[in-house]
Amino acid sequence: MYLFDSVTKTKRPFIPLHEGKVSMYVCGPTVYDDAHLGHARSSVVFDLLRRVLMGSGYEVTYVKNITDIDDKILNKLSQTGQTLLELTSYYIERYNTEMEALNCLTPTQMPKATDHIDAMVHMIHTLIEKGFAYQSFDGTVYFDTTQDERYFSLSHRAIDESQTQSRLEEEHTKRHPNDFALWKPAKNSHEIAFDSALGRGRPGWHIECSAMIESTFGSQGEYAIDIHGGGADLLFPHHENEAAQSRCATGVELANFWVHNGFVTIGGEKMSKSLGNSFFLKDALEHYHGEVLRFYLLSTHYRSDLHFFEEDLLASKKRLDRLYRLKKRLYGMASTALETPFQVELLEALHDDMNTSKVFALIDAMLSHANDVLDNDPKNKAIKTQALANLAYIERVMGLGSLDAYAYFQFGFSSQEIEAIEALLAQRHEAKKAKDFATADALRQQLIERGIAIMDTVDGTKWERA
RNA sequence: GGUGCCAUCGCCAAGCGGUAAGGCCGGAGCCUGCAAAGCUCCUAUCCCCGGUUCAAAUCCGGGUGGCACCUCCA
Repeated sequence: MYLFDSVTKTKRPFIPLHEGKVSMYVCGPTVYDDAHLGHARSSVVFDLLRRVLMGSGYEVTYVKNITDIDDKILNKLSQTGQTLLELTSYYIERYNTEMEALNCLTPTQMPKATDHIDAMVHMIHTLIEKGFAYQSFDGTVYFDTTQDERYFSLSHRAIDESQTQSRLEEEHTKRHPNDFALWKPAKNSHEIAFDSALGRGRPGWHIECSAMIESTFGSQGEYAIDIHGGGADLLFPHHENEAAQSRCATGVELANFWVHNGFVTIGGEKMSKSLGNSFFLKDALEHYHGEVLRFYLLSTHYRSDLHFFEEDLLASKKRLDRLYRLKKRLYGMASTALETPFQVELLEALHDDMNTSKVFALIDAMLSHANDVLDNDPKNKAIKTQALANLAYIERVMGLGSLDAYAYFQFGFSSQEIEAIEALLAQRHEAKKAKDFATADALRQQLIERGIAIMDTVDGTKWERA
């Protein structure tokens, strides 16, 4: 597989550190608010990478951290009056539920920052001992960026002296403007803080990843882990700082591959009304099935920015619908693990730095072909078996098409509504039998107005949510 | 201001030196009581100007226009 690495800024062949195994660490959410489409994209992108690696025969350990202590969380707490655990566990649960709706596999582990304070403190001590960190007069421990000769090797940033100079004056507790906090002293006794040999306080943001990666994966060999992922906004300073801390504390580079996904932006002037003028995942999920969102988030190459337009989301929905229609067409048949050229091509496209656009083109072609053959030869067993195996493969590797085909098309309807729909359908059936097409068409019109599309087939009338 | 990314059909989007994938929308047809679904067919020379090359959307230089990071951020 070829993967783009942010350090070398090239696509290069992915070779795992340990044969047959892949270690992945992805920066997860800070749990103080609902997840938005950006979080969703990151989750989906790295879930896909994980699935591709699994599909390539690797045993993947996929770790995603939870930042459950930081300024924003403390801020929120002061507003809500909740305890730290009440707040964070609420958002962690919501996050997990929403990611599940996007068909993201549950991470192998989801370590929380507050469970690893000791490991962080330990690493900070090591950094101080090795001369890579210092404690300022106010108790803050800073990482000394001037001591790390490879600082900026990830973000490829150049230091602008004139600009850094001005900032230095404001933050006079640190020696160099690029230095960042490893440990922040508690401001008062009410603030949530942890007692440690560094004083009462809490860790800086970046140290949690370095410490948790070390305690989860160890730090031997040339790199601690195979792949470190996250949004492109984390490249600097978060990942740069993580990389610096880890290499200085352990003597081992953090990751062989640094993978970053692009942003989700709201393009154009107006936001989508039906999504409630926001792009929170929970709102999107009310109107669209999670798989539709997953499809949409994957329709643009993961490193490009994705400008959110509901119109485009709709196009993704239509494309996914087509996949489910074939699945519905094959309903009731048992799937077999048949290998097909289609699957090989699909994996090949994914091996090219996850060329999902190409994947979708391949899927469309596969669907057309299967439908075409079935149109002319409805009993063609070979094509059915093949198509079914292909759909199963898409489900496994892409995380798409996992639902019951009928359930997918009834998304968003309550059982009462479904009953009502079927009653109307029965009436229409009677009208049609009596050749009363005017009544039949009027009933159909009623259904269309309720957002339902119907289709008459040899197996009776089918309906779908439009 | 510094650094970096991008610019392909009405819209979304592949392409990574060899003569423009795919989807949405639109049009024509088959099927249908009519539809829907499905299938078939049709629609671009790649922001502009130079250059390199037998050959460029693809490489180089210069414009123009977007965007991102430099502060919390997926």
